[in-house]
Amino acid sequence: MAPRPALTLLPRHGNMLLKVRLGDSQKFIKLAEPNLTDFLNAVFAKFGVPPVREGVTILDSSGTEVDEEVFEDIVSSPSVGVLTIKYDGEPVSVVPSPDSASTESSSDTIPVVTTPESCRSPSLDLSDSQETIIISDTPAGKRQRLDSESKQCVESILARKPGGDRIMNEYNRTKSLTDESRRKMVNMLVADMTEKNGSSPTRQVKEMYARGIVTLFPSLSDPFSKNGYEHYYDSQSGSGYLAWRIKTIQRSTARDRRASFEEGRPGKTTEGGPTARRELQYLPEKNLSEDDNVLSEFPRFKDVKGLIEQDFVLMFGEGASGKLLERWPTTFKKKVIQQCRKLPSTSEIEELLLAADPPEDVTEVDAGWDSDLSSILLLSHLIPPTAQGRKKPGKVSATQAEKHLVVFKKTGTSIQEHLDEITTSNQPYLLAVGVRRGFRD
DNA sequence: ACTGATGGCATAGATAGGTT
DNA sequence: AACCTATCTATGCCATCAGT
Repeated sequence: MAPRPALTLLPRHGNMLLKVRLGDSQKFIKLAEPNLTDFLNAVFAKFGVPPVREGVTILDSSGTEVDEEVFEDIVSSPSVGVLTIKYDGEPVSVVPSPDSASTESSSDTIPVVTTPESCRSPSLDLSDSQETIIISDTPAGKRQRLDSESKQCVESILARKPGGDRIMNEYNRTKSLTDESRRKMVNMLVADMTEKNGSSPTRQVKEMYARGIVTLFPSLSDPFSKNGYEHYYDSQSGSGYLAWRIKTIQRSTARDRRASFEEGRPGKTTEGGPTARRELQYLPEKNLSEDDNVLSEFPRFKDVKGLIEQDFVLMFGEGASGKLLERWPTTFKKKVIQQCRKLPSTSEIEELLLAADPPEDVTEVDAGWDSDLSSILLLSHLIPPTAQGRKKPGKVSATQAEKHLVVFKKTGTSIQEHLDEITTSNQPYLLAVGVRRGFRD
C-alpha cells in the first residue's frame, strides 16, 4: 500500500515515542500503535538485531515483566518509563526512571513529525530497513500481515473521510470512542465498504474492516472475545455494528426502490383483479401531457402504460383528475380569496388579490397571472408552516413557492423541449402556457 | 438444514419548530 | 432561553422468506 504524503506533517494518531534499552544502548522507538508484535519488530529493526521472538522479555522501569496482555496498557500510560529488552539468561540492569512522569509526557507533547513510512505498518517498514526481516508464514505472521493490511485500510478511510481525523484524535486523547463517534466511524467504514464491494460485502471484507478497527484502535478490542472484533463483525453470527449498519443501508435502499416504484404500481397483492383487467381500464385518449410530464421524471412508470391514470381512477373514480381546475372558479376561488383577505397584508398578497379578484373597472392586471391562477397562488399563502419534524433546510416562503407551483411558458414553446429539460425536479407543478401570463386562451 | 436478505418492532437519540 | 413535542433516523434483536 502506498504511503500518503499528504499526512506527513500531522502528529498522527497512535504515534508514540518509547524509550527502549537493549544491551548498553538506549533508543527511542516510534510506535504507530501499542501492539507488542509491532513493538518488538520495531525494536529489532532499530537496534539492528535479529528478530528473535523466543526468549525475549520486556521489562518496565521497575523491572516488572511486560507481557502481551498488559503491553498496550503499559505503553499507553503516561508514566511508562524506559522499557528494557532482555534476552533470557542475560543479566540486565534496569534503568530507573525517576523522571518517568515528566519525560514520558513527551509522547503526548512532542509533535511527532511522521514520515511517509510511518503511515505504513511497522512490519512493512522493516522491509525497507537494512535488516531484511523475513516474515515467517506462521499463523502469527499471517495474522500480523492481515492486521497490518486491515489497519491501513481502515486508517486510510478515516484519513480520507471528513470527520475521520476527529475520530482518530478522540481515540488518541481518550483511548476510547463515544457511542456517537463509534457510529460515525462505522458509518464511514460501511459507506466505503459498500462503495467498493456493493451492498452485500463478503464475510472476508466485513471481517477485514472489523479487524482493522481493533488493530488501529486496540483499546476498542474486546478482550473477552475470540478475535477481539466480534462486536464490530462476527462472521459466525453475522452480527456486529458493521453488519447492522450494512443492513440498515440495505433496508433503506430497498425502501427507496419500493417508494419510487410502488407509487405507480397497482399493487400485486391488492384485490382488484389481474393486471390484464386493469390494462383494459386504461384509456389511451386520456394520456395527456401531464402524464408525459410525470413519466419523464419517473421513467419506470413507462414499464406499464397508464399506471398513474389507473391508480388515480381507481382511487377517485372517472373524471376526478380534472375536478380541481374544473371546479376551481366556481367552488374554491371565492373562498380562497375571502380567506386571504383576512391575512396580514403584504404587497405580494395585495397583488395577487388584485389579480384574482379585479375591481369592475380594471379589466386584467398586466404582466400578472390571470384571476384563476392568481387565486391558486393565493392558496400557498394560506397553507400553514410545515408540520413539525425534521425538514432539513427551512420551509420556502409563499413567494418562493410560486416558482415551484407554476411554470409559465409562452405559447409556441416546445413542450417536449421543456419536458426534456426536466432532470432533477421531483416536484409536480402546473405548467401554464399562453401568450402572456394574464391572458387566457 | 443452512445462509443471507429482508421485514417488523421496540427503543433511543437527534432535530425542527412551537410554547411558555 | 428553556422546555416541550412530534417526527425522523439509526440501532438491536428477532422472525420469516427464498435460494442453495
